Amino acid sequence: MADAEGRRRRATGRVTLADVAEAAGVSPITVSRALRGERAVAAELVERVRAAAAALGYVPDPAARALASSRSSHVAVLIPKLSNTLFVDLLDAVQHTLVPAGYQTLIGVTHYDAAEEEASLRNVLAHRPAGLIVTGSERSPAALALIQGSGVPCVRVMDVGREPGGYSVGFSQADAGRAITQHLLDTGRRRIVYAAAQLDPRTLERGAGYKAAMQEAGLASAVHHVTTPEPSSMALGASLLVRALNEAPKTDAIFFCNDDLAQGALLAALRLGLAVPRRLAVAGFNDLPGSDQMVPALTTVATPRRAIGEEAAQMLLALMRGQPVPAPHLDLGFQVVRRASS
Amino acid sequence: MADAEGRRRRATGRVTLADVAEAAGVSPITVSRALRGERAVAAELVERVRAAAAALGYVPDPAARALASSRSSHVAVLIPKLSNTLFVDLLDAVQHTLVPAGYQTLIGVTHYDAAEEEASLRNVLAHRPAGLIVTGSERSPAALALIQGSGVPCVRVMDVGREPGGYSVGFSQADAGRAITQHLLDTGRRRIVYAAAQLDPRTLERGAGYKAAMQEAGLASAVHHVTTPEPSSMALGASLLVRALNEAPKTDAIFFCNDDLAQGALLAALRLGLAVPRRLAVAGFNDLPGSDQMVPALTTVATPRRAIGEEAAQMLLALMRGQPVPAPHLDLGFQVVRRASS
DNA sequence: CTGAAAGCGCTTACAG
DNA sequence: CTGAAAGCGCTTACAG
Repeated sequence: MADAEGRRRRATGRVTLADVAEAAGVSPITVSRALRGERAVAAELVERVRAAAAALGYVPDPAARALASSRSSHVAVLIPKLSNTLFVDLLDAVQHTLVPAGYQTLIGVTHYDAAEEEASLRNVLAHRPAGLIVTGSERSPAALALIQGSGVPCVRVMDVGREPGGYSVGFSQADAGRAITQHLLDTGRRRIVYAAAQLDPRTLERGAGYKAAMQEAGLASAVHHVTTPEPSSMALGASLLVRALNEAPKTDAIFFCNDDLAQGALLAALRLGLAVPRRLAVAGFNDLPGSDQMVPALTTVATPRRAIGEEAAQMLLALMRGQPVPAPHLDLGFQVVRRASS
Repeated sequence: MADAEGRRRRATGRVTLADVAEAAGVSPITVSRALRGERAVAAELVERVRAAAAALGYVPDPAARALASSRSSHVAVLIPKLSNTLFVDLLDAVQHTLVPAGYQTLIGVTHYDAAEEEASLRNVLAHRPAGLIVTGSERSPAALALIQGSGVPCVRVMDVGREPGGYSVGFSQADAGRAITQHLLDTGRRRIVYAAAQLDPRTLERGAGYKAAMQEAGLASAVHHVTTPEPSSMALGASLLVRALNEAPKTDAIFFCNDDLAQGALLAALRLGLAVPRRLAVAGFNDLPGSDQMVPALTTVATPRRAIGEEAAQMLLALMRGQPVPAPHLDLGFQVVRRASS
């Protein structure tokens, strides 16, 4: 079959590699190599192939490519939740650097659950992704085996890693928890409570940092946790505030594991007529949207989730291209942002 | 080549249809049909095939399936932004119903930009998705042509549609804008300002609803818009509040096109010592997280974005399976949520 | 540096 | 209701 211009067309109507090859007067394999920028193609041919591809409007078929190479142009990203701004920011940054490089993101939502992570992993791995980004270091043996067995390069995000042969981009959650607690100590607070929800591993690490700072300051006896496994929310922050003050009436500062809790607590303080920071200092974590607008503005820890997403994507890009990765474990740090609430 | 159990294995190590066929003692095509639940396979064979597939841990290869059928197991979702909770909720709901049905979501972020939408469309369409979900009805002729030319079933979300042959799930943005304005009128407000950012089509429709309500109330002369094309944020809400009061000092109510603006305005009012709702009533839109926690709690319009995502996904599922869609245009409505700010 | 052959793992017509 | 043949559009070794 031939169309008006005499080109051979398939039943699907798609312009294929073969069409480009014919137009450029070379073999399909040469087109494949030229377009992928593989070495060992004469510059003049590359030029001709590119021109022919552009003229025909050729778009490579990801499915055919995936089938032939047994590696798709997908990168799977496993995150706990989409309702948490933190992970959406991360995802956005990942997409921002991966899409221009020709990759498409596959999202797996794990809901902080090992079984769901496994199911999600099986699901995305079936698509034979070229790369994988997973959140945190907690993972079931089965999930670990799935990743290893797949041979798909994997970068871990959000915390710091050290294991040889692994790749990670993040920051020390414990150090950050310690730093914000230290800030509260530095401003004269002594009876500091750590209030946390969700209780995922990173939340617990922040709590460990808090505890370490308190102990170093000789305040081990004042260490007090107010926690709940429920998902984080502003409303929950309000109730954690009340709980903290009930359990430890002399509390003079609360460090919340996430800004939404802290924002909710700040608004609750407003309703209760509780003076912040005079009576009670409040600190949050992550510097989420709105924290700078609170009354008073919320002291928090700014976390580099966008940079984490970009760096993880870059690292994965190198791994997928078989390029060396000079620093397999990246610690991007954090920043204590002092505002009026402390 | 044969492994320990005498099965034939490919170079890739994957368990294939052929392996299952051999184990079940049928032809590959029968396995294919049995597993996809296609009619015209004897019940007994289906049983045998299922058992064999389960025993071997067979996972169909999406790439091979896509190549052979020229339709992938992807559903592409085009949304304006990931930084807007609204769209993330929508996306989450879509994934929630599509993933269990065996589809994976491909995200395209358009940044409210026609050219970016086109690029995004080209990008996702190259993956030959089985279905497509797009936001809103504004679309360049080129984008429209891409969708039509692809032959991929497409459902539009967020606003209401009517066009024959099309599919949509949403609610009337204009009616919602009119309803919340009417609520403010009903509570005695007269000098009501519409404050908006981003100025995407839906924001403009809400503004049209506001204007219609004002005109019907004989308050055409009081119609006042305070707008900016900048992206919506809490900080911007604070500055729109100030602008509104500067431009129209007698303003007694402001309807913000989105809750983040309204939340920012509420906090600014707190800082400025502006009494809400006594001096000024404030209303928002979308009922975003935190609106119920504000001081005072924010009056707003609850929008059914999760339901929209689920219904759109269900509709797409029917379309992709070639099943009839009884109601191609679904209006899911909205709800005025009266709280203390009005 | 370039190409002919084979194959990736499925499904789509076409038979029977 | 079941199957043998062909093909989807690429890339991977293997030659030269």
